[in-house]
Order: sequence, then C-alpha cells, then structure tokens
Amino acid sequence: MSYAVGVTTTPATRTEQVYDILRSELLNGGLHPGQKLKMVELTDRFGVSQSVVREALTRLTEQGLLVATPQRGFRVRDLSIEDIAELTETRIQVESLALRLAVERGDLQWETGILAAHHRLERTPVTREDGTVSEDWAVQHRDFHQALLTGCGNRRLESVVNSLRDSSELYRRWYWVLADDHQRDLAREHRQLKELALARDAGRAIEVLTEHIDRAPSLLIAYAREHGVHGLNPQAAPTPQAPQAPQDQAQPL
Amino acid sequence: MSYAVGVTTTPATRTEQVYDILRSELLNGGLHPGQKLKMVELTDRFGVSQSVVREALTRLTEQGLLVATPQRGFRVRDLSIEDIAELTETRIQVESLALRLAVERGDLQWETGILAAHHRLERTPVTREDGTVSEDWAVQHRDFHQALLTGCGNRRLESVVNSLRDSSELYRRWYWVLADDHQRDLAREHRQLKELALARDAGRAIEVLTEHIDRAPSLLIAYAREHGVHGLNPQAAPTPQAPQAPQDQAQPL
DNA sequence: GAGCAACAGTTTATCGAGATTCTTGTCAGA
DNA sequence: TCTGACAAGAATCTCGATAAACTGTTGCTC
Repeated sequence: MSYAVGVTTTPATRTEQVYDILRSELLNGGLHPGQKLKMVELTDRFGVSQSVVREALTRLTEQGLLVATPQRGFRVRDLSIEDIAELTETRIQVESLALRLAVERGDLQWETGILAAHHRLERTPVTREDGTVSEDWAVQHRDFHQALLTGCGNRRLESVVNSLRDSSELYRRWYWVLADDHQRDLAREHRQLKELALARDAGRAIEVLTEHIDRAPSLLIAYAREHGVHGLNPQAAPTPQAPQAPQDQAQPL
Repeated sequence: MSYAVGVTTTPATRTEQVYDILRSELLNGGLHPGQKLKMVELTDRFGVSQSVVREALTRLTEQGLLVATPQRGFRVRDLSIEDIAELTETRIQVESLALRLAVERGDLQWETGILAAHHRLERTPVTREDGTVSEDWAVQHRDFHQALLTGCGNRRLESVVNSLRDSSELYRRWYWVLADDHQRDLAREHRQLKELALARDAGRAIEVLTEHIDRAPSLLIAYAREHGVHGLNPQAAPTPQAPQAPQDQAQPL
C-alpha cells in the first residue's frame, strides 16, 4: 500500500496531482477550518489553469472536506461542536461494526496484514524534530486502522469508514493543539487493538477502539465548553505551531 | 423538503442544473450500468460548455454513481453481484443503527414527520399508466425512509445512509425488471415500519427494515445465479421497458 | 491468417479570456 | 454617528479553442 517508495507513479492528470496535494494538506492540518481557498493563489502556486484547480476543489467538496457556495468560492469545512460530536458517534458505531465483522471473518492474510502494519506503525516516530506530527506516521496510522478492518470483506463498508476517518483528520491538528494530552499512551492502545483483534476478541477490541476514537474529540469538546465555543475558532485560538499553509514550498508541476 | 412544489428555486449555476438533471436520471434508472457518458452528447443536449458538464460528472463520480478513468471519460458504475451484496449488507447494518437511535431519541416532531410522510407515500401511486415507476413515488419513498431515520439526530449518520441508499437506487430498475416480484406488498411493509417506529419497538422495526432492504437485492442475486452472472449485464439482458436514456426530451437550459 | 505499425478520426484534458456576480470602500443624507 | 446608495475592484462561472491521448482501421510483413 505504501511500500513502494521509489516508484512514485506520476499521476496521469494535472487535476489529480493538485487534488492529491490539496487533500494531503487538508488532512494534515495545513489549512484552517473556515479558511477560504482563493483561485488565483492556487493557480499561481501550482502553475495550472483554473479548470484544474476547480475540479480538484469540486472533488474535495463532494467528500465533505470543503464547502462550496455558488458565486462565492470554496472554503475549508467549519468546525462545530455538534459536528464533532455527531461525527464521532458515527465513526464509533460504524467502525465498531466493521471491526466486529473483521474479527469474525478475517483470514490469515488479514492477520498478517495487521501484524505488518502494526510493526511499521510502531517503528515510525510520531513527531518530527520540530514537534509537529509526522506525515509519515499519519500514513502508517491510517494503514494500521485500515488493516484492522479490511478483514470485514466489505469494500463499501470500508469506504464509508475511511471517508468518516478523513473527516476527522480535518480536526486532528486542533485536537492535538487545543486539547493536548500528554498522558496518552497511543502506542499501548494500538498494541491492544492488534492483540485483541488477533485473539478474535471482538467485544474487548471494540471497547478499546471506541475509547481510542473517542478520546481526542471528548477532550476537544471539554476544552470548548471550558473556554467558550469560540475556543474552537482557529483564528481566535492560541495559534499553534505554524498554522499557515505551507505555500512557500510552492513548486510548479 | 419536497412540499414546495410551486417554488421551483432555479439553481444558481448551470453546473448545478445539469448536475440535478443527470443525478435524477441516474437514480431513476434512466441510464444503464456501464453506459458511457459522452461529452459532446451532453453539451449539445444541455446547450452548455464542457466545463459545466465536466463538473457535474465529477461530482457524481465522487459520489460513486459514476466511474471516471483518466483520458477515457465517465461511465455509469457497473453492476456486480459482489457489490450488490456488500452494498446491501452495509445498508442493512448502518440503516438499522440509525433506526435504533431514531426510535430511542425521536421526539414529537419526528413522530409527526413519519405520519405525514407515510400518508403522502400511501396516497401516491407506485407506477404510472405505462407501468414504469413514478418518479413522484420515488421521491415520497425516499422522504418516508428519511423521516423514519431523522429522529436519530445525527446528520453525519443520516448522510451516510442517504448516500448508500442513492447507490442502491442505481440498481432499482434492474431489481424491478429482472427480479420482478409480484407477490410483494410494499404498502404493508411501509405501514409496519411506521407503526413499529411510533410504537418505539426498535427490535421489530429493524427486523422489518432489514427484510425490506434485503428483498430486492436477494431476488436479483438469485436471478443472476440462475441465469448466469451475465444476466446482470444490462446489454445482454432481456431488455426491459424503454431502457434508453430519455435524451429526446432534450431542452436547453 | 496472425501480428504489428502507422495513420486518421474521435475524445479528453487543459488553457486563457470574457461575462456575471459578489465585495469593499467612499460619500451623501438623516 | 449611523444608514443606505453607488462605484471600483476582485472573484467566480462559463465559454470556445488548442494540445494531448485514445480507438479503430488499413496495410504490411512473416
């Protein structure tokens, strides 16, 4: 899935390249909730035409990562406590479902995949030297959770789970910054998940997964209650490590 | 939701108009699984530029209703037994979940909504004079099921359910034609759903809903097993009532 | 007759500009 | 000081054309 490091298959179309970059910036917290995405900026930055950027933004909009208003352009989806709560509830329910099916149906290949993904995750440092979350870790993390569920043998269900997880990623930076949670032992949670899945203990695996998913959003909601809802407004928030989009790394395609 | 009949708010952009039309044709079975969507045809038909059609198609692709291949255009998603099975399983699981939450949490407004939607559904004839399924009924049907679930108070979950249901709609015509099922008493199923929901009997409501969702796909799968998998290939199938896209109704915007 | 290469016709991806619509800032009047 | 109208500026949506890629056919070689 992400082994092939040196192969770097160049995407066929420019739209896809722009889409990939924008998407990864969104999921890695490079863009603020509510932030406006300006056409000219993006076309300049990528050195492509409007059509290309527009299609990329349209796709991200359809995924629920952006919001489009006719004649008024695109912006990053807004944060709100209600949405975080609903999103989290949905994720917990649907992902538990998928995990149960996976534990029931998973075969040898599934087991092996979990072991491999967990090993890679374990050996990838969470943060970089400068303290920001490593993109590499984010990839391994995603892969591990995907490996857990892939045994369910239902691609539709998997894709629902993935799409919900992506939506949560939009908020990850804000979990990390606003509700920073130093006691958390992420590695332990992942180890438990791996072991319970392999032991085919669906019940306890779901318990751990629920706690795993719920922890960050719960803290974020608690933070917001404490500091007033406006604590969730990124502009007003105690602006964290380099929240600007890395637009200085601009490089034409 | 669909009360306002005379208001016909003209969509702001041309893209949206084209998108709406195409989407409704897809969901009402106006287009074959696997069918190619040609640019020139569509631009001619709607009297708009390529950009407009392209954006509409891109959005439908992102929803999983179409499939896009770089340099090779767009086509309607293919039918396959595996996909129908997976889609149905996912729908049953997720929709049951939402129904359980709705029954637990629904308030007076929810109850009223179910009654109203059911009444409208009951009074709308299923088929038109010529035997095809009425689009109006399809709308009322959708609204009724949405009313059932809206009590769950979770918009994310609702939107997952809706998106899965839309995907199933893609296949509805083929259920109808290939596995035509004359013994079925749809009205009774809906009445039961309404009554069990209002009686707050989540368990039995879910039983009925599961059967309701599962019936058509089960029959279709059985049909395919009997006639060979190629029975699912619309081109090869005993071509039903007017399977052509209604492209003669072309009218520029 | 099978396989391959070149060619013409068709279709898609991308571009840059024009027509519309929104946003912002200024100014007059209450 | 505040409200509302107006105009300049900026951004979006849509268009039609060009460049690039694909498809199918023909003719050639073995």
